[in-house]
Amino acid sequence: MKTVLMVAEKPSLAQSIAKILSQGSMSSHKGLNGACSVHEYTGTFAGQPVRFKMTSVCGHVMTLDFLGKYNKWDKVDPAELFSQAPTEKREANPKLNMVKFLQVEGRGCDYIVLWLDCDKEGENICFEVLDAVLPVMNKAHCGEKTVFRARFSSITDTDICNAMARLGEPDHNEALSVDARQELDLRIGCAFTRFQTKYFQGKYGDLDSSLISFGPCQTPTLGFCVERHDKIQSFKPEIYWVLQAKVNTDKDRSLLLDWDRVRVFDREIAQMFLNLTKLEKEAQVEATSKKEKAKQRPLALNTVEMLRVASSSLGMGPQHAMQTAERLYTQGYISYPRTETTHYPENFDLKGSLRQQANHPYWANVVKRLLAEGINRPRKGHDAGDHPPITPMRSATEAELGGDAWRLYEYITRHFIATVSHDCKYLQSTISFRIGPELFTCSGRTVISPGFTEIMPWQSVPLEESLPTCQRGDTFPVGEVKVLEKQTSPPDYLTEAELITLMEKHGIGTDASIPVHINNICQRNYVTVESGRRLKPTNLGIVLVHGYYKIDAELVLPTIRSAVEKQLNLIAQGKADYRQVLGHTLDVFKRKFHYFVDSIAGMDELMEVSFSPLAATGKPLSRCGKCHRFMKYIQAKPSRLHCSHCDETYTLPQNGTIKLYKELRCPLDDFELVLWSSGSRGKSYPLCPYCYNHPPFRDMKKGMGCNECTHPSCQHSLSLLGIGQCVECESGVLVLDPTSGPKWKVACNKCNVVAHCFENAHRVRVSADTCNMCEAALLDVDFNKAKSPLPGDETQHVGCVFCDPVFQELVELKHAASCHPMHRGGPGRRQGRGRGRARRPPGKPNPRRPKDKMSALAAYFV
DNA sequence: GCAAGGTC
Repeated sequence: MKTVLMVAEKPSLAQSIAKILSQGSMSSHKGLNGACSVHEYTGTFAGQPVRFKMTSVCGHVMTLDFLGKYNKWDKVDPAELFSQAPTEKREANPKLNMVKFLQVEGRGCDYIVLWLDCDKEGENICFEVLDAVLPVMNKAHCGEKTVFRARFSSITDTDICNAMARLGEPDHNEALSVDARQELDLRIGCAFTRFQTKYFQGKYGDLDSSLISFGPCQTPTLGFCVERHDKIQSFKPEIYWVLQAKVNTDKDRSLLLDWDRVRVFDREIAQMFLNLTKLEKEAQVEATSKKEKAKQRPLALNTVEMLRVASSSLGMGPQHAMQTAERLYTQGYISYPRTETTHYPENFDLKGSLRQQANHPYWANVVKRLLAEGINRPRKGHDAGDHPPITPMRSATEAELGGDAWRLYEYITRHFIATVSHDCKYLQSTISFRIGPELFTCSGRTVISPGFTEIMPWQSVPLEESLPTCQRGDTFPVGEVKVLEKQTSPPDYLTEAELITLMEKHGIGTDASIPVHINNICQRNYVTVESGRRLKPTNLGIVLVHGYYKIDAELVLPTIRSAVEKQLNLIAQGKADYRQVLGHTLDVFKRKFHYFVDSIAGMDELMEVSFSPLAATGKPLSRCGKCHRFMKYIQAKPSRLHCSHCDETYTLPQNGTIKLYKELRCPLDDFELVLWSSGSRGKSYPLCPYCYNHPPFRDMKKGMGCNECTHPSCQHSLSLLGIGQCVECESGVLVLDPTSGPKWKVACNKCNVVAHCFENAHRVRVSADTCNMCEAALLDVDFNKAKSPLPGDETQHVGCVFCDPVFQELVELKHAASCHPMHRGGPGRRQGRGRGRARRPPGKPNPRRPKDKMSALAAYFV
C-alpha cells in the first residue's frame, strides 16, 4: 500500500485536519522531536487504497542568517551586508530537529500533500518541507505527480474535504516573495543596527541600551510613539469660552444645557453672547425629539482586538496577553488565539459553545435566558481564511485559572456571549431651548433593552436622570447663564491599544508579531510603559526618530514597509523577477545606508544634547596597563571600562557588579584586575580587562576571566585554582573562588554549578597534589581552633572534595542564582542531581568520575 | 549582539 505524507503548519492543525479527514478513526503518536505528532489512518487517494500520515512542522523550518564569519561585528563593515556577505538557510529551531523529523516520517512515502496555512509564509514553508522530504521519498514513476497543495479557508469539515478533493500545486512565486522579504529584512536590519550601535556606543557612555537596533517594523513602531510625543511638545494651549445655561424644571431640579455654538475663541464675542442671554428670564422649548438608537453587539474576537482590550482594560501588555492566551489554548480553555478572522464559520456550533457556559456561577442567568429565548445571529465580520475567531472551548472558574489567565478567559467568554446577544437599545431624547437669540440643547439616554451590555457591563449606557416631558412652546425659568473660560489640552502619550490600531492600519507587523515589535522598543529602552499602559519615548528613542527625520524620513515612516511589500507582491503574482526586485530594493537601501552613514553627524548633533561622551562618563575604577592612569567604569549597558588617555574601551561581563580586585595586576599586561560578581548567592571571578577583550593565549576566547585563563603560573589562573571537571556540564572546570571566604565557594567556569564548602575556614588553597582516586586537585583547608568542624580538634586538612570522607560532609552543591540566559533551567532541572550534597551513596561508583586536572584542562579547550 | 516571520 502506498503512503501519503501530509504536513500542516502546526501540531494543532495536523490533529484537527486528520480528525476531519479520517472521520475520527486515526491512531496518533508523538514524533521524535516531542513537539509534533503523527496521525495515521487508511483511505483512498488517486483511486487507490493508501495509508495517510498526517503531521506538521512548527512554523518555519528554516531561518536565514549570514555565514558565520560575517557575524563578527568587529571584522565586517556593515556596508558589506548589502551584497557581499553571503547568507545561508539554517534550521530555525535546532532543538526541534525538524529536518530530521520530516525525513524520518517522509522516508518511503509516495505522495505528499501540503496543508500549510494559506498565506505567503505558508507557501514558503511548503518549499522548506519539500527541500527536506523530497530526497527521501520514493521516486515518482514516469512523470506521475507526487506533490500536492491543499488550499482551505477554514478548519471546517466542508472546507477541508473540499480542499482534499481539489488539490493543487504549491505556488513558487509566493514562496519566492517570502525569500526576498527575509533577505531584505536581514540585510537592511542588520546593517543599520550594527552601524548605529557601534557608532554611538563608541561615543557615548550613558546610552543605557546595549543595542541600538533598526528594523522595518520596529522603527516605524517607535516612530508612532515619538510622533505623539512631538505633538505633545509642540502643543500650544488655546483659551476658549463656553456659554453654560441652567434651566429650572422643577422646584429643586435644574437641567444643564449645552450651547449649540459649543465654544468661541474670542472673549469679547463670548461676552456679547452672554449679554444677549443673561437677562432672559425664560427658556423656550424650540423642539423635542426622541430617537431609538442601538449600540451594536461586538464582532467576533480576533487577536488584535483581544490584545487591544487586554492592554486598555485589563492592563496586560501584548506579549504577556499572548503568552497567557497561548497557555489557555494549550490547556483547552479557548480556541486558537492567533487569528485575523472576526466571522464565525457557517457551521460553527454557537449554541453548543454557549451551552458549555450555562452553569457558570458568573453568567449562568444571561446564558440560560439566551438559550431559552434564542440567540441572535452574530454580525457579519471579516473572514481572513485563517482560523475561527477566539472563543471559549469549555467552562472554567476563577479558582481554576486564577490571576491574569482568569481575567483574559473571562473577557473572551463575555465577548463571545456578547456576539450572540442582542444589540443594546436605548432612547435618545433631545430638547432644544432658545434663550434670547441663542440655542441650547439638552440630551439624555434611557435604556430600552440592555442586550449585550448585560454581559459586558462596562459597555452599558450610563444611567441618567430622565428629561422632563415637554413640547414646543413650553417655557422654563432660566436658572443661570454664565461664561466659562477653558483651555484646550494636549493629547496624552499613545496608549498601547492606540499603537496596535496604528500598526494594524499601516500594515506594520502581523497579529503574531505586533507584540514582539512593541516589546522590542521597550527592551531597547526606546520607550517606557507608563501608567494606563501609555508609551512614553525615552531620550534615546526621541533622538533616533528625530535623527531619521533629519537624514532620511523614509527610514522611520510607516510607508517603508508597505513600499517594499508592493514590490514583494509583484514577485508573488509572478509579475516581477525575484532576483531583479531583490537586487533593485537592496540597491536602494544600500544607497540610503551610505547616505545615512555620511550624514550621521546630523543625528549625532541631537545625541550630544542628551548624552555624555564616553570620556565624561563613569567613575574611575582600575588602572590601565598601558598608561597607568585610572580607567572609568561605565555602568550603563553595556557596562565597560574606558581609558580616556589611550581612547580605548574594554567591555566587561554584563548583569553583575564590578569592583576593583585588591589592586592586583595581570602579569601579562599590567592591567589592574577587577572582580565580577553576580551577587552573594551567585558566583564571582576576577578578570583582566585587557585579556577579557584580547585573549592572551591561542586556546582562549574573547570574554574569558581569570577562571578560564591558561596562564601556567599566575596565581589567579585556571591552572592554579582549577580543581577538576564539573559535575554537571561537559566542558566546565570547577575553580576555587579565592574571594569567597569565609563562605567558600568552588564554581564551574562554564555553567552555574556552585559548591559551597568549608564555611568559616580562614584559608583555602588549591594544592599541587592530586587525588589518588579521581586525580582532582586536593584542597588545603585551615580552620580556626574554635570553629573547626574537623574531627579530633584538628585545624588543618588536605583532601579531595570529591573523595575525601571528611570533606564530603563540608561540601554542598548548588546552582548559582542568576538571571543570565545561559543559566536558564537552573535548579531542579535534573532530578536528583541539582540540589543536595555532592556526595555519592557509599559503595556506589561515582557516576561522573572527575578526570585528572590536566586532562580536564585539555578537554576543556577542545 | 542584529531583522521579521512562523510557532512551542
